[in-house]
Amino acid sequence: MSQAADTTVVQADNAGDVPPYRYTAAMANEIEARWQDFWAENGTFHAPNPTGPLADPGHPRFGAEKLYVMDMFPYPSGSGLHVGHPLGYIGTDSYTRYKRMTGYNVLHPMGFDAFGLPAEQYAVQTGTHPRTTTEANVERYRAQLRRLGLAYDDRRSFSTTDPAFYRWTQWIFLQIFNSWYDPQARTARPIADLIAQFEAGTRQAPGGRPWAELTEVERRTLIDDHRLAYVAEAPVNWCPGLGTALADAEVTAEGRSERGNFPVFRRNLRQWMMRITAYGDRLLEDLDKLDWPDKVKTMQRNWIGRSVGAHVDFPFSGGDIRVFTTRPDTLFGATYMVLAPEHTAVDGIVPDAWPEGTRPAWTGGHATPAEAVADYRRFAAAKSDVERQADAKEKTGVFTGAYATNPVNGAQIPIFIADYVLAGYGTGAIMAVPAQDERDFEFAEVFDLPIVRTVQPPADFDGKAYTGEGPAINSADPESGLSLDGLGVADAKAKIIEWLEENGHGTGAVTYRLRDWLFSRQRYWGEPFPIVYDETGLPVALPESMLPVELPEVDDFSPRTFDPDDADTDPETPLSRVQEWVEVTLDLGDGPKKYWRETNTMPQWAGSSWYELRYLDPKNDKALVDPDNERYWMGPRDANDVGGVDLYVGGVEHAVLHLLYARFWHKVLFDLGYISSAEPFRQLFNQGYIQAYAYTDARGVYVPAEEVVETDGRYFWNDQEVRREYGKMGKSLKNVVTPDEMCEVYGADTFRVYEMSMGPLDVSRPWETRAVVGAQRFLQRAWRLVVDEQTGATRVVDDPTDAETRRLLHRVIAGVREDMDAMRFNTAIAKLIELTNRATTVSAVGASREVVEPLVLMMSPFAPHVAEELWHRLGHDETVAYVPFPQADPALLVAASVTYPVQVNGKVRGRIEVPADAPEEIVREAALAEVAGQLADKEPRKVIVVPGRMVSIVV
RNA sequence: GCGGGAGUGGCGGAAUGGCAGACGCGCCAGACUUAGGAUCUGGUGUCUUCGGACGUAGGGGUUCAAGUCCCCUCUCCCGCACCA
Repeated sequence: MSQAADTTVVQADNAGDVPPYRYTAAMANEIEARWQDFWAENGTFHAPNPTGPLADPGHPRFGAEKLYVMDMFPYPSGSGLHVGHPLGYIGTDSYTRYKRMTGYNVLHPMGFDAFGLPAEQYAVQTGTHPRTTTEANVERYRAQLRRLGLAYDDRRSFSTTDPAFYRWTQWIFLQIFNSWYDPQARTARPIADLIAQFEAGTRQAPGGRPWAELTEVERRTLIDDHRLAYVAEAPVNWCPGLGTALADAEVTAEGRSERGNFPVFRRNLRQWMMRITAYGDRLLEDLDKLDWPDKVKTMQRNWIGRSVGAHVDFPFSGGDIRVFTTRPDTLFGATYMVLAPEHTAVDGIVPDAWPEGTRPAWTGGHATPAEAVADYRRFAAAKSDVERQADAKEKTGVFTGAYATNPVNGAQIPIFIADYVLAGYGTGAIMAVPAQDERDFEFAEVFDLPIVRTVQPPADFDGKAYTGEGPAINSADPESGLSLDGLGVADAKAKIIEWLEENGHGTGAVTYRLRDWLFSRQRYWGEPFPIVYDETGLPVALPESMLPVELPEVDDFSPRTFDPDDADTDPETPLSRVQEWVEVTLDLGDGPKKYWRETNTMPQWAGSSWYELRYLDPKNDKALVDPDNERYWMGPRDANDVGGVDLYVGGVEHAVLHLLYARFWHKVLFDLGYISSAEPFRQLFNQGYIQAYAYTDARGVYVPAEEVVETDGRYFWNDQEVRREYGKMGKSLKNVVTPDEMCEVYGADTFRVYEMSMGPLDVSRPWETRAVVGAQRFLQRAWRLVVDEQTGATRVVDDPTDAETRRLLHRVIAGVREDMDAMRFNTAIAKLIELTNRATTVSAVGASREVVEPLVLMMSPFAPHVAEELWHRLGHDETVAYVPFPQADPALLVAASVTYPVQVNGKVRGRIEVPADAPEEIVREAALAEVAGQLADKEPRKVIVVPGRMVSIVV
């Protein structure tokens, strides 16, 4: 047998003798367009605000309990949506439609993350302005989403590229720029407070010079160094061949650009940074208060990477080398030191010649330390990240020729450089304690370095490095009297830190893996910074009145490119070439002066870092959001609540960056008093992905998936066998199925029901076009309950339904409510199908209104168009959107009689039917009588009656 | 390597410790049909001597009762990956 394989789109309707009023795709399309118009014309899904232009005291939900549900907004790509994209949108749409019917004032908006690279690249290639491309793509997305019947409040939609939107992105940047973080108060504060502290002398400038003696430039530099947004030299992936810095993700493992395959150089460039590290602790702590998947919380915790330990200074002939360690308690076991090859101190410590008695194995075979170091640095720099990982087990390094002093016991310990120490973490230098650290142990084995245990391992410990708990040993210095011996790890840490601090050798310290956020890009299609530079070269914030700083028109959207191998080049941004825009004369308080605009633009993350706030008050041109509106939609519910969006749905791929940046900005705005919620997203839900099969021929070339035919478990395309693989849906894989095709062939409601019924929302699953027909059959049966397929007449009857169907109805109502509240849409739909099938079988002439009306209402979150149509045909004039969701009659949830399975020794041996209210004794007797034959002469040892469930007899 | 999650029919998936496989696809049979890739009805875990036996990755345990709880093993997926 042959059948069309999974992604084949077949024509579901047949031209033949289809009854004229059947619920076909054509019928669905007509109904859907009509109700979409109705909703748009009537503003059905407008959500009223407490105040401002979107307030509406006449709205049925004005002042009702609120629910704010948000989807991660899409980047409107040129290829449009495929069937996987709207999965989450349909989920939140179904959920919010349900919640609206249960009385909530629901806010469910949608916007577009419209700045981004693809439009710019397209612009570079074709000369089409990115705005043109972006707007066309947004329009296409809007049309696709509208066709799915998604109930957004269209007044609240925006693109991050709208000047009216990015005006506020720039405004937030100014707030951040004009703030500093006060670690004592654990809050962001206006930069004016800091200036006041310096002026008053309550805060000292570094070096102790009085504020009054500092020059204007010195003052500004000092202040700028405290700002939450600041300019700094930062290492970036500089790609001269492309003329731009690249994100890590855009660089291949071989250290070349993904696009163009040009060399990429790690280089320090002046960049805008965001001081997100100041918020490390709070970003970490507040995770505990969020209703987020543990997986995402764990990823953020790892990303922040907080470690507690100490900074310790190791003196050498030319000064100190500072290390960070989480195990200061093992200081007596530090038998050597390692610096990262790139560590800036290396050059200063290398002596002219190898010290007396240097082991040959330590020199790498070089005549002088300088040669050995230079050679090892070349070796380390040449390694790609992938090679580094692969080589992680084999430790390499070289002796620098220098020794440092272990401050606790005065021991002279050799200093190595090795690539297992990373320049970017901690201080880029470590004290090596081979007895208590696996990596150090491996290195010590290779270079034959001493290993001194300072924690007593258990008697049965046969390993190498011991990283567990135990009493300190070998940790005393008779000269200074310092001894940790006998102390547990925690106590030893506390004692040694105290000693280090008292003796000036170090201090307790906390470090983070989290780095400050590189915030500038050498691109055109992004938000311009609201920053100019004056003659000093220092940045000056533009006043709020000059916002938005709009993107100027340019002739060429691409940055200047260079010789791909010339690392010593500097980026030239597209905006820097618009001289008449860059050079401006402004009056910023000192009279008209010449200034130069910042020509970098913001990264794509900027708009998405705060958009949840703008939906609340999108028309407000006085503030980014009115406090009353923010408090109503996002404010904390009680003293322990951090507030935020009630439900945020999106893919787990944004687990770290987007969600961390958004939390950071939100906290700054919270600290500065603009909003009442301390977190942007109270609850996070990661939807699964819709995946698809793709097929390759013998050459490994993808063939159109929809033309592949399955025969007996093998796959063929044009009679040649092809290989099946499973993964993403994508143009290049030739396996894309679009929602538009689904709407055309089945209708939007069928598509929605199918996507919601195919499994729990958080589980990824394969797309199977073949299976969509199941959802269509369900809707057709439901339709047939109301509409006569031959005449189009409404055939529902007013007689009450039978008792059994009624009980089913109420069980379904109760079950669907439970499922909807828990977002178990697949099981809710299963129950609706069951009810529909039951109603179909018991209603030869016409289904009872008693059953059909609640069914239609319960269907409406999933299949809103056909539900509206049926509701209308049932004689109602209003939209179903605000009709109360059916409620179960508790009296009907208990059956009149109960069938108990009777188990004997765990096996079902019979069934009894007893009245639901039968006392346990009656159930027991009936059960024993039922299985009397099985029991024969054996005496039951135990009889367990689980009320309403079953009887279990043990013999 | 470390951390987390998951393994249930041919497929997607259901099952507060209480009758495993709801619901859907597919498949089989029937009805209506010139026709069926439409629709409707019924059936569909495996084996079976037709009594029943077996069955939730594999093995062990707790329990009257285990897909569910505990221990071990295997496989797959995800995250992190020399973070001091």
